[in-house]
Amino acid sequence: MTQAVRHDSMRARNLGVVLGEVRRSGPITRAALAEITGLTKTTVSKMVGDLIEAGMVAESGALRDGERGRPGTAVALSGRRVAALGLEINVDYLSACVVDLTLAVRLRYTQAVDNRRASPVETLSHLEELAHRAVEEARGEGLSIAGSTLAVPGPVDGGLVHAAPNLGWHDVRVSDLLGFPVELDNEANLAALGELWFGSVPGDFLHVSGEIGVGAGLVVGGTLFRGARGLAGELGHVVVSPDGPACRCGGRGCLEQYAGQDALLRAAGLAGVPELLAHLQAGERGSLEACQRAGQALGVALTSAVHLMDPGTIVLGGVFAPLFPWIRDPAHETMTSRLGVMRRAVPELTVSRLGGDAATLGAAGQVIHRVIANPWSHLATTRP
Amino acid sequence: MTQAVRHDSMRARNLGVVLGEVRRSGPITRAALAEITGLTKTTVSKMVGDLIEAGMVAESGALRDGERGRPGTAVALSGRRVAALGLEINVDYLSACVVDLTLAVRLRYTQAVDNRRASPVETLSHLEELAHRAVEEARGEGLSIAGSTLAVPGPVDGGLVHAAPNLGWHDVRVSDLLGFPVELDNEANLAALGELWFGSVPGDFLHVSGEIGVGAGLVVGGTLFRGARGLAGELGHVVVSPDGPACRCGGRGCLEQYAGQDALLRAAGLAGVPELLAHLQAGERGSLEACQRAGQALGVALTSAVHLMDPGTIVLGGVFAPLFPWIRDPAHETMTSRLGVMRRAVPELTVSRLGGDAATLGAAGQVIHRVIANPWSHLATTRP
DNA sequence: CGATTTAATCCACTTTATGGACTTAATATG
DNA sequence: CATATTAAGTCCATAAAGTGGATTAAATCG
Repeated sequence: MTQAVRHDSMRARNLGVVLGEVRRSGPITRAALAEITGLTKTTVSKMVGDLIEAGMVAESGALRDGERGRPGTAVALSGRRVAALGLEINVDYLSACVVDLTLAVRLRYTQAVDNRRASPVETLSHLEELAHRAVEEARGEGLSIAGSTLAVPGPVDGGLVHAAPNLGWHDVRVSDLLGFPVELDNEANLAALGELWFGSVPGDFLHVSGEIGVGAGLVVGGTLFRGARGLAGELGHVVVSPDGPACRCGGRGCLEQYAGQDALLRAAGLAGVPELLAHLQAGERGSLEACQRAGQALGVALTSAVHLMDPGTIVLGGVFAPLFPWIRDPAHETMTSRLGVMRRAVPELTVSRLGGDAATLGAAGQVIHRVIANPWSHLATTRP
Repeated sequence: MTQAVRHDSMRARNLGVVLGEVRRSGPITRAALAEITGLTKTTVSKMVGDLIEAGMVAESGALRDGERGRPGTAVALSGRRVAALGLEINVDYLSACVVDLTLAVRLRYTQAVDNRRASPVETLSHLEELAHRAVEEARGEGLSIAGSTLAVPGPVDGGLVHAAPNLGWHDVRVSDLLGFPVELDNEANLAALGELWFGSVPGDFLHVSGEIGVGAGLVVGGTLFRGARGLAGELGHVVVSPDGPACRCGGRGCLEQYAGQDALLRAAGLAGVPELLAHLQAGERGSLEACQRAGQALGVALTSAVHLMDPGTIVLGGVFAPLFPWIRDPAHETMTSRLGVMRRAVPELTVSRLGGDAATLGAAGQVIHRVIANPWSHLATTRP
């Protein structure tokens, strides 16, 4: 239900609107903010004052909007004070990053750990160490951490990791194990949001993150689509061929069996992605054909996805990012031939600029976006 | 962007919250409304007064909330004044209905017309006639029509019907042809909303409307998912078998080629749905097998849909409604065997109670839901 | 240098919601 | 049966927040 608006929540909401517009429209004068938001100059001035006091925006010199008249003093987001911690647990590494309010990446840590062999408690204690180091260093730079989000490779329900098969986790309650409060979310979801906020994609796309599994996050109008239970986006188990090879999910002919990292390497007869890349660059026939077949399977699955979810563009990330030159064309041709008549335009297929960092960045970005949407609570905490 | 809140829009929003709660919680006292919404009794009383004056709610006798104390006077939505017009153009009929604020269906008209042979102008003039008759009769009952929505069998963009292949329409601008203002929307979308508001399904489901084409509308959290360009939900062209029979969309092995009305009748060797039903009831082997194969194909497509969109339940409507007894099991078995390991529970497969009326009802319901979400504008119009 | 234009602030005012006091209408209790 | 208790609904003075016009500030133009 939409909540009732009271005087304080009216102010909270309008603060969010103003701060959001500052983010969207870069350095901008108070007068222009008033114009855009529909609030009066008086109101905007008061709010900008409060936001400056809270260290969220800062004046950034004069700015001429028109030709004549007094120039305005522009205000912009300030990265001096507020920041967020993004964390990620994946199969073979842990990572953390600190991002400030302007979405500038201030700190970044990655640590190679084999989490398949470690218990959840061990992994989380490693992570906690990493997080504490990041928070300490951020404090040293004068940043205050507004919150943190943790990306895990599997579906999440509240503070519970329902299942992360590649980690060997089942029903792990993370909030109990980590020594400070974190939000939890699926790695594929956060990677999509990372792409939205740190990549150069517009606000409507399907982000495909090919790892050992193949996940996807759909962003529509700048918002992540999660489905009824938060389990949407399992592109890896879309049916490519109903009588294809059996999949660990219980089905047959899932995309993962054609274009998942393991399937791809098996088809190429190789042991790792670096080798595969080397073979591809050398023009080795078997590897090229393996990629082509994977690309075609991806094209079939994406055809179904486009019909069902109508994404604006499609961004390939994860392993598909380095393999993009060899996967793009077969996938795109498959989609074009299948989608042609129904749509004016087949969604563009692009490559992620972020690669493996997308989820960690998205995790931090989510906290920042919450702060920007609701600066009121962060104003209140710094007040007497 | 979220819009800034001002004093008048605060009131507008709170009016919507109060009216929405009246709808949700049936007959309810002012005191309980205040409790739920978080507004004060004073504020709620004033608003309820305004809503009564506008004819949107009415007092409905005493109601005891607790054991002791003064009993409250309950208020509930009133169907006396405000109503909406729902319209539908389909291949072989036109229909119209008038629904009041309580979502009670007050009037219903259906007219068999072969719209394939008629030009858009002819069809729309028939429709206009039908609509005028409905509006006149509604006026006679003291209803004032707050707006109307028209369901068309094809994708829609603003006031433009992009393409309705089964009608032979291309880029028809409906707002120019009909003599009064109507909203436009896709038939599959409105059928899903009809199921939401007039059926007995909870707020998360995928509504599959099997006609000659197979469409689907996804409702998550009581909101229709439309995708980036409003083209989401084309379940009929999800790939069931990548090398299957060619489809009119340019692809191969689309669901429509297995479970569309035409494909199904062809497989059974029959000419119409009534005959097919008769044969099924008689236990005729060919028809039973045709349905089983269609159900299995539907199960495959729905497997992909569930992985991608994570619907709560799945509701089968359109032709699939009468065929449900013969289609449900093969579809559900296919889904269960394929989805089993990944999900705690496979989405339930249920049947629509509404059948062919879903879209027309959804069209009227959409107008009503807009009124309930924003009663302010309807208050203002009746004021000096 | 004064006129004009635009930015930002100041201040009296309006709108809306609040919260406690009051009235009303039931049941519970002695 | 009279009185206490409880809860619903209304009244009214007050507070919070935004409005809009006046004012001051800082540029350009002629």
